[in-house]
Amino acid sequence: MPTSPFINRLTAIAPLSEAAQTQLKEILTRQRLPKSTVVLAVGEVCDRLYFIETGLARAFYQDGPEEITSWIVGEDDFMYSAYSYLTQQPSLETIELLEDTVLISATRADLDEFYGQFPEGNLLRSLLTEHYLLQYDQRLRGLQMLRAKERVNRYAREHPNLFSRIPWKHLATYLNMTAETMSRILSKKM
Amino acid sequence: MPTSPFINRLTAIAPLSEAAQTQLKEILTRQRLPKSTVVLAVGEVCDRLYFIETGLARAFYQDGPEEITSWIVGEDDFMYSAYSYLTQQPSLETIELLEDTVLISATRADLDEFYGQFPEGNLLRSLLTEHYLLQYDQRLRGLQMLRAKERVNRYAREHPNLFSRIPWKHLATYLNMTAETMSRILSKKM
DNA sequence: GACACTTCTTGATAAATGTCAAGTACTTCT
DNA sequence: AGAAGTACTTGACATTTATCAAGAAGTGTC
Repeated sequence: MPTSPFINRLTAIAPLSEAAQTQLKEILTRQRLPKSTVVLAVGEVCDRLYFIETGLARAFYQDGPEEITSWIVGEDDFMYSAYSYLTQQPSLETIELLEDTVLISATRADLDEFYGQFPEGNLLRSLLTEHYLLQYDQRLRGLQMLRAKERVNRYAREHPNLFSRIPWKHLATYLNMTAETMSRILSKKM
Repeated sequence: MPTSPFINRLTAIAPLSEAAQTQLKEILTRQRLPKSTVVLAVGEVCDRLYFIETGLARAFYQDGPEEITSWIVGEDDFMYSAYSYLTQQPSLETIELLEDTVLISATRADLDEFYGQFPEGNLLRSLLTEHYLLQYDQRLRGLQMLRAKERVNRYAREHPNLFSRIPWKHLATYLNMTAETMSRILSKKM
């Protein structure tokens, strides 16, 4: 039986025993979903941890008529609405797919049970959260220390693969600027 | 024997058995330190988790001649340099005390051992990271969705206790604006 | 292939915020 | 108390970035 990419990625974060891997496989769901699918809507509770096998997704807040992208995730990475998943409160953000995507997911209930069942499970839970935390930390530092142009350049440098696939208007709000500003930066007029 | 405020706060996050509490007490250090003490310097590895019993602390990045405050913590809360603590790489930020402070801390090595030793330890580790993550999440949302004035007003509303004690020039950079902008907002000239 | 729709570009202008500079009020230190 | 440093205020001006508007280019659909 082939190992799931989800599990491969997890074992790169924390080693998992054979028994744990087998158990984990039981609780995973794999779906092929088309572009524009809304995976999580505002008001729903995020009760799943998602993993993108192939494809692209983003989370965004609706701010009046504006959509403000809060998170972007490509293949081989995890995604959830942190606030809603961790607190089990209704989500303030929407998660939608930006490409046809193969999504692997597990419910929070199943994962919590799994975490408690294996000693390495709890460690995994911690490491996953820490993985997310480090991304927030870096992102916040970027917003505090860099100008719009530098934020764009850094993103392009660090995520060359995603950069070309994300509609710029979404990347713009993710990097805390308007689509017009981003367009001017990229056409070297700023 | 009186319970440490550190442990009180932890048990509010995750229940700890008597045995775990006793063990935890063994690894805690309590220090009374004067204002302006540098708790963690740039280049050092953050190998302790801190807890502020009384007092006030901040973390900041040096950006040329500018200091950019990245985190502010008052009594009854935890603090570390997330990047350095989690990756054990040299810290890019400084942690300093803004008031005379009673600091409780434990080394990462001792904590990791503690986490592994008790089933609730690992859960605690996760919950602590999640606690931090939720703060990052909220802060990032504030930066993305609010204007300078609204960020100040929200901070004043949500942290009335800290607000009056933090030198405004530090709070300003924490909220991603200059000291002058903050001054004008607070004197109602904006 | 033509239509509709969305994304991107570009320009003119405005608003928010930053920079520089000078002065005042507070603290802290001795 | 006086000196020295630090925090805050205020004004004039600069810069960055946003807003509004219109059009061009690209994409998906039937």
